[in-house]
Amino acid sequence: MSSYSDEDAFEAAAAPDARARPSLSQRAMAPPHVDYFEGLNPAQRQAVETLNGPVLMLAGAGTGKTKALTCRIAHLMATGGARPDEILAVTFTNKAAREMMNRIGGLTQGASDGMRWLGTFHAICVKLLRRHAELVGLKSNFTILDTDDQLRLLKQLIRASSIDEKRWPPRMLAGIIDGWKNKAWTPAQVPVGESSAYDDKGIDLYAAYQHRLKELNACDFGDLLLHMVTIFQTHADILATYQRWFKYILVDEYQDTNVAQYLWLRLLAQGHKNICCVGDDDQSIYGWRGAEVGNILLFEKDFPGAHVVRLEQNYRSTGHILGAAAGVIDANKDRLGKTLFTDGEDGEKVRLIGHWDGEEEARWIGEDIESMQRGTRGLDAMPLNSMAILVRASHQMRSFEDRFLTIGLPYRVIGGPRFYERMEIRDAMAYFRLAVSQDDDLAFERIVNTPKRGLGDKAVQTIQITARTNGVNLIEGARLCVSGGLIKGRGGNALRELVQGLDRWHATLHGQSQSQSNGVTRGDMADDDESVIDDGPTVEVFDGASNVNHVELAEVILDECGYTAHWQNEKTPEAPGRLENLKELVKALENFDSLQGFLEHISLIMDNAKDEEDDKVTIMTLHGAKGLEFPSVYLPGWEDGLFPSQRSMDESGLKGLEEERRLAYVGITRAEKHCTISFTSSRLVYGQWQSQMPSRFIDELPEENVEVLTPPGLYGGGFGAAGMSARANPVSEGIASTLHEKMAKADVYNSPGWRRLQSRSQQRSMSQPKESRNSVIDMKATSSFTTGERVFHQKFGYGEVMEIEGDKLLIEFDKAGEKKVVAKFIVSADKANDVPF
DNA sequence: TGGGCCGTGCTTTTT
DNA sequence: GCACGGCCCA
Repeated sequence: MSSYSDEDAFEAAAAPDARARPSLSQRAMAPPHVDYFEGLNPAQRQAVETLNGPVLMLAGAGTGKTKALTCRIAHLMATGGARPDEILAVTFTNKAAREMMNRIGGLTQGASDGMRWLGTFHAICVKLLRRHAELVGLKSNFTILDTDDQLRLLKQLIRASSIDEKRWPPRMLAGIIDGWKNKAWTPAQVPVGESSAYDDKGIDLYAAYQHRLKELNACDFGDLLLHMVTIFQTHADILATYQRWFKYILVDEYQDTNVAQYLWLRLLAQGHKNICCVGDDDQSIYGWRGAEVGNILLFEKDFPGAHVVRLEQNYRSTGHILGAAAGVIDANKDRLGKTLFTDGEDGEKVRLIGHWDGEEEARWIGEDIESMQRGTRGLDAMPLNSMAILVRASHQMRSFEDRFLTIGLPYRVIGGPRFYERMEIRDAMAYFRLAVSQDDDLAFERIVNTPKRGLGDKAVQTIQITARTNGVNLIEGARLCVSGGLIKGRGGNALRELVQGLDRWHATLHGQSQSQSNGVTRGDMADDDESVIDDGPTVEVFDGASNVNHVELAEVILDECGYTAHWQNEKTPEAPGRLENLKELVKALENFDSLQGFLEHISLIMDNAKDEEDDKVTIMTLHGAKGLEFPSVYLPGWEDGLFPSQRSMDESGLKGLEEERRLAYVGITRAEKHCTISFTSSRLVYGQWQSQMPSRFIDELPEENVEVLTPPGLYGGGFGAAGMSARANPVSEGIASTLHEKMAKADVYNSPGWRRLQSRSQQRSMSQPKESRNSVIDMKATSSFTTGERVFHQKFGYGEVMEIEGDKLLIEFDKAGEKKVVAKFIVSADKANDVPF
C-alpha cells in the first residue's frame, strides 16, 4: 500500500486536485466586498480581517462565532491568502464540521468543495496517519477501535497478566490510558510519578495494550492524535511539509482542546503562526475528559503578539437572560472576562420555581409547556420544537418522559446510545469487517458465538491457543481446530460452517474489489483525498455502474450467518427494533461505494441525525445542548448535589465546582426568550428519598433578573419556592409565611434558618465526603406525625394515621381505604385548607 | 454452556 | 431502584 511520507509526494498528491477545479479558484478570487461582510459588527469584522498572525477570538455564547469563523475562511479564499485545500479548519464534532462546511459553501457559492482539511481533529488525523502509518508501526489500512473494542481488548490483557480484575476494572484502566493519551504520553513518556500512582501495573498494561494494538494493526481514538504528535515530533521533515502546506489554521471550540490536540496544533502552527483559535473559556465543560481550559488562557503566552478579539454582542438572548447568566458566571475566578450585552429587549425575567419532588416538577413543566404551546400570559403560541428541557444527568429525564407519556406530550430525547453503538449494529459490522479482512481477530471474537453456536469460553480459548502457537489469525486457528478435531460435535460443525462462510464472503468481496479497481481506487491515498474530510454518507457518491453490489453482499452475510434469523426468532420486545436497525444499516451502505469505504469512515461518524422536523419538546443533557439554542428553555433539578453535582465537587473540588458553574452558564445562555429554572425539596435518589437544598447557583442569580413563582397546588402555597416544605425542614417555617407573599429570594437566603441548614450540610460534606452524596436531612427525622392524627393526601383525601414506619405512614383513608404513603405527601388535616385546589 | 441469582455501584460524552 | 457483571449451578 502506498503512502506519502515525503514532501514531493505530498505536494504531488494534493496539488493536482486543486488545479482540477479552476472554476472554484476563479470564483474564490472574487473581490472582497462580497455580501459576507454585511451584517458583521466591528468585533466580528476585525476577527474576519485580521488574517495573518495568531488570533484568539473570544466568542461568548450567541455572539455569532460561527458566522465570524466561516466569513474568515471565505475571506481567506477570496483575498487569495490560501487555496481552499491549504486551510486547516478543525472542529470537535462531525456536526460542527458539517455545519461549517455548509455555511462556507453558502458564502462562497461552493468554493468549500475544495476544503479537504475541514473536519474533526480525529478525521484529519486519520487522514494524515494513513499516509504515515508505517512510522508508528502500523499499516495504512489500520482499523480504528471504538470504546467497546477497546474495553474487550483491555479485559483480555488484564486477564492475561493475571492481575486482579476487581482492582483493575477494564473501564478504569481505559480511563487511565485515555487520560495519558490525552496528555500525549506514550508508555515511555508517562512520568514516573504518574505511573507509580497506579502501582506500575497501569503503565505495564498500557505498554502491553499499545503492543497488542500494533499486532492487530489497529489504534483507538486517542492514538489518532498521539501517533500524529509522535510523528511530528520525531520527523522534522514531515512536520515541515505540513507547516508549509497548511497556510492558515482555524480551530473551533478551542477551550475544549486537550494537551495532545494542543501540541498537534502548536507543532503545525509553529512556522507561520497563522492560527486563529475560537473559544469561550466560560463554556469549557469537558475538563473531565481531558480538555484543558489552560490552553485558551495561555494562548497569548504561546503566541506572543496575538490579536485578541472579543465577541461580546449577543444576538440570541434577552437582557434578563444574559443578566442571569452573567450573575452566575461572575462567581468563577480566572476568567478571561467577557461581558455580554444585547441591543435587544430585556424581555421576560428568568422564572424560578420550587417543587415538592421530581414528579411535581415534571408535572408543572409539562403543564407550562402545554400553555406555552397554546399561548399564555399574553405571549404568542410557541411550537414544541422551540422548547427544551436541559438536565444535568440523564437519569433526570425519566420523570419527564413518564409525565409526557401520560399526558401525551410529544418529546424527543437526545443522547442515549448512538446508532452505530448498538449491539446489533456492532455485531453486523464485525461480520463485515471479517469479510474485508480475515485478520480482524477482535471482530472474530465478537461474532464467533453470535448468534449462539455452542462455542463458549472453552472453545474460544482453544481457538486462541491454536492460533497463537501457529502464528496465524483466529480464523486460521479455528480452521485448524476443526480439522484437527480439537473442537468437535455441534460446536465443531457450527464453527466449520462459520469459517466456510467467512471464506466465501471474503472471496466474494475481494473478487469485486479487483473488478472495480480502475474506478475508485482503494488504498491509494491520493485518491482517498478526493473525498471531503467530513465525508458523511451524503458526500460519498455511489457509483452504481462500476460496482458489484456490496449492499447485496451485506444482506447475504447477515442471512447466511444466521444473524437475521437470530433476531427474528427472538421474542423480546426489542427484537423488531433491532431488525429495523439492521435494515437501516444495510440502507446506509448504499451511500458508500464499497464495504471497506463504509467501515473506514463509519468509525469516526458516530452521530445520528435526529428527526428535527417533528414538533416535539427536546429533552437532553446540558452537555448535549452546548452550541444549540431554543426560544424557551427549562432547567430543572437545580439542587445542590445534583447540580452542582456532588461527585464533581468531591473529585475535583473548586475546579469541579467552577466547571459545574460554567455548565449552568451554558444552560441559561441556550435560552432566547424564556428561561425557567426549577428545583425540588425532595428527590428520589437511588431509591431513597432525599431532602434537597436549592442549588448554590440559584443564590448567584441576580435578583433583578429573576421572578420567583409560587407553584400552584402546594401545601402552604409558597414553601415550594423556598425549596423546602415545613415538614422536611421545620426551621424554615419562619420564612415560609413571608415567602407566601412575595418570596423575595434574598430573604430566604438571609434567614437564620437557611444559614443554619446550609452550614450543617456543608459540615457534613466536609467531614464525610463519601457519605456526603447522601448528605441529607433524613425525612424520618423530620416527619412529625403521630398515630391517630387526622391527615390529608392530595389524591386519597382525608384519613387517619394507623402506623408510622420511618418515613412511611400507614393511613386509613376515609374513602380510599388503607394505604402506605410516604410522609412527605401527607399534610395535617388542619392544614389541608391551605391547599389551593 | 447457558440461565438465573445476588452484590455492587451509580455524571456529563465525542471521536 | 435499577442495571450490569460475576459466579454458581443444572
